[in-house]
Amino acid sequence: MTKKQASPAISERAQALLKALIDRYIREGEPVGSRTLARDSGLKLSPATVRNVMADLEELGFVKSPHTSAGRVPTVRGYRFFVDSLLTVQKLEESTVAQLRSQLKLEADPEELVQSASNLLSGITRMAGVVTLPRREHAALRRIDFLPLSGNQVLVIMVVNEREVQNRIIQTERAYSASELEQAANFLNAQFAGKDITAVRETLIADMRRARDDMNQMMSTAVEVAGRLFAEEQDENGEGLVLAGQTNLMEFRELCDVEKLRTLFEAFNQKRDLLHLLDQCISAEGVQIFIGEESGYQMLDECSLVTAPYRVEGEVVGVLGVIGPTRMAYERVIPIVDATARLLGAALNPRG
Amino acid sequence: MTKKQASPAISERAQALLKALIDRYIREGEPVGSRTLARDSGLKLSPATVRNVMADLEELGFVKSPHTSAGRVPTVRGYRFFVDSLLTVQKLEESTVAQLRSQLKLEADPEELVQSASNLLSGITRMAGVVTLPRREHAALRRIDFLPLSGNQVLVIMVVNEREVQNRIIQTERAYSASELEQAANFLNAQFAGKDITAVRETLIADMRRARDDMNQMMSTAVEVAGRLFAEEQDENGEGLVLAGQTNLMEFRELCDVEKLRTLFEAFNQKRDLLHLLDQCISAEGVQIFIGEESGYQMLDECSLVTAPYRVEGEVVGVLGVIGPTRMAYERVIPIVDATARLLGAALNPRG
DNA sequence: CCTTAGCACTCTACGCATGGGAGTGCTAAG
DNA sequence: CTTAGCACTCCCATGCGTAGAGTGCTAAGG
Repeated sequence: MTKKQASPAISERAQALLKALIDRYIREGEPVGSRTLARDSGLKLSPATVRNVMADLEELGFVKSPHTSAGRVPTVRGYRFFVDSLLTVQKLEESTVAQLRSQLKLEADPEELVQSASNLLSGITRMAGVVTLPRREHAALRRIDFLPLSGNQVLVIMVVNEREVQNRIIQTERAYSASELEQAANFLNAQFAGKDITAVRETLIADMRRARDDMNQMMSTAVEVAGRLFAEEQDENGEGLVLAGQTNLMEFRELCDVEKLRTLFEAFNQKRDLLHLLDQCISAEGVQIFIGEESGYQMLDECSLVTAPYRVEGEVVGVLGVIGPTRMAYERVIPIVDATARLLGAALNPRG
Repeated sequence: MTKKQASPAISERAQALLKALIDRYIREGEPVGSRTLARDSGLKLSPATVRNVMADLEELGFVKSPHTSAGRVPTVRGYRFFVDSLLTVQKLEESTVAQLRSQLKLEADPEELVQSASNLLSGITRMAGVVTLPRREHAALRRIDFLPLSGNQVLVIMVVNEREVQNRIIQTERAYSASELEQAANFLNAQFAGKDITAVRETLIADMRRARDDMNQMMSTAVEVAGRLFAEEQDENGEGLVLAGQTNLMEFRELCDVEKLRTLFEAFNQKRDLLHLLDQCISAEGVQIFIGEESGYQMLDECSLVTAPYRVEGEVVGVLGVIGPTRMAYERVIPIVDATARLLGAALNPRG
């Protein structure tokens, strides 16, 4: 009540017409005129009346005409109002749910799961799917191993959260022997196995400061090597995001301009910006929608993004969503994104 | 001498004109007419004479005109003859070599190296780069570890070739305890560390058969688990291929048709077919070129593929290349692909 | 016999005008 | 407030005419 008066004075009838217009436009993709709308809306109104209403809606910025004598198309603002207030979300068909459930096989490792979730999203919606890799703030270290390589390099293998393996090659100040590294690994495993990874990092950093002078060789090795690994762990400036079905977007009339496609696909390749955008959704409770320019990223100019965070054990660990043209069937896409988020969360649950 | 008479009777002059035509067409991208060609070729010929020669070349299938009164463009056959017999490969500029050398930093792990090689190829040629992951027939097993998961699953971590980490979750017949798995791993590490991975596989399969009846528990575990891992190792039906710069292809006039782009990008997403195609090049000695339909894959209809295998310690372990429009500057691309293959091979050398 | 000039012919691309169709805004009447 | 009527605007498909480029052919010249 306090907040929803935002849109100034838009009558029931105008809303109904706006909804009819957007529904129609989403289906057909062409500007819709007063005659069509009068027939379509169900309301018993003449085209002339509809025209009057349209003039109002245009003034308010909900619709616009591409040129003097075309019908009206929704503006971003129109879509916004539509998804916020007018939309009646469809229930998912049984077959869709079944498809989702069956394709998200429980026994896969996280990366595979995320991959198939992305495929599913793109397959079912016929648009582009996007899923961030799960990133748990509270990740339990299960095992860490070091292997010496040539040239002062060390191969670090870390198992977290029961089933995620991370490995990295790091450059060290000096060469370490296999036994030194083994000792270090044993120490870390004994000390920290099962502990939260951020806690481990903090402990190690603290130790590092404290131990400057009287540090035995083993601790020094462990701290240096593991500390560096954790440091690198932080900045995921690239991967961490699985896309699928980008080519589906080429099907849409409104995106068929090569220039648009180019910027869009370049954005997909970068991943950076997309990841940032998705990170913003991680705090939202449920499904969130960015329409066209709302995202702030102009690469998604004529696109919308429908996202939902997904949870493991109640904790939000990632975001998934669908990218498609602004003119998309929101009432169908929203429940799909929502359901997929739930199912992916469930599938990632370590209880297996 | 025995083989090169293949093309029936094509005079020196005709060859010179064909070369001039293709050079020009590659530069300008438009059908080239007799007047232009007469000026361009360096030969002192009138347009009329050139027209006569063109008629011959057209009869032989080296060129064709898009319509009655346009100039001529090369056919696939024309390109083929061009790259086989007419091409004078440019030497690489110093700056390009420097760029290649500096970007392929030696300390990276193989996956990163392959990624940056692909980026380099696409960046320098302004087309799409593609690199297969190195796959050594003779890969030394360095270490193997098993970790029990819930639900009869086992996490297998394997280090091969000093610095490549592979991990996989496998489903087992029954649950194994941590200590069982540790024993199995210890056994395998003791027995097989440093051994060639195919040899390990064969030994294990043999053992499996022989030991059916009097097999102690440990061996059984090891054989089952590791055997399954190696089995899955075989079919890389998907990944194993790193692409870069696909969007560069949108720049080219001849590919700017959305339908073409769609099939092309779908092919990129599949990766399967592309991988097969590249696998065929692995046996070639040096640079190999597929022009248009020659590849046998129609997705590369108006594209060419320039590839070269790369070696580690004398053994061919992968293929890299460039995908671009048929109308590409072969004399520039070929040495780039060649050099990149050499440098990538060198960078992958385990001597670090 | 090969080369060249000349010429008629063909095809594309472009600019321009034309007409139909769709849809609007406005006005005046119900 | 709603509606019918009407003039107006704009897009778009179509057709036409022209300019330009380039060819093939023929006949003359080396």
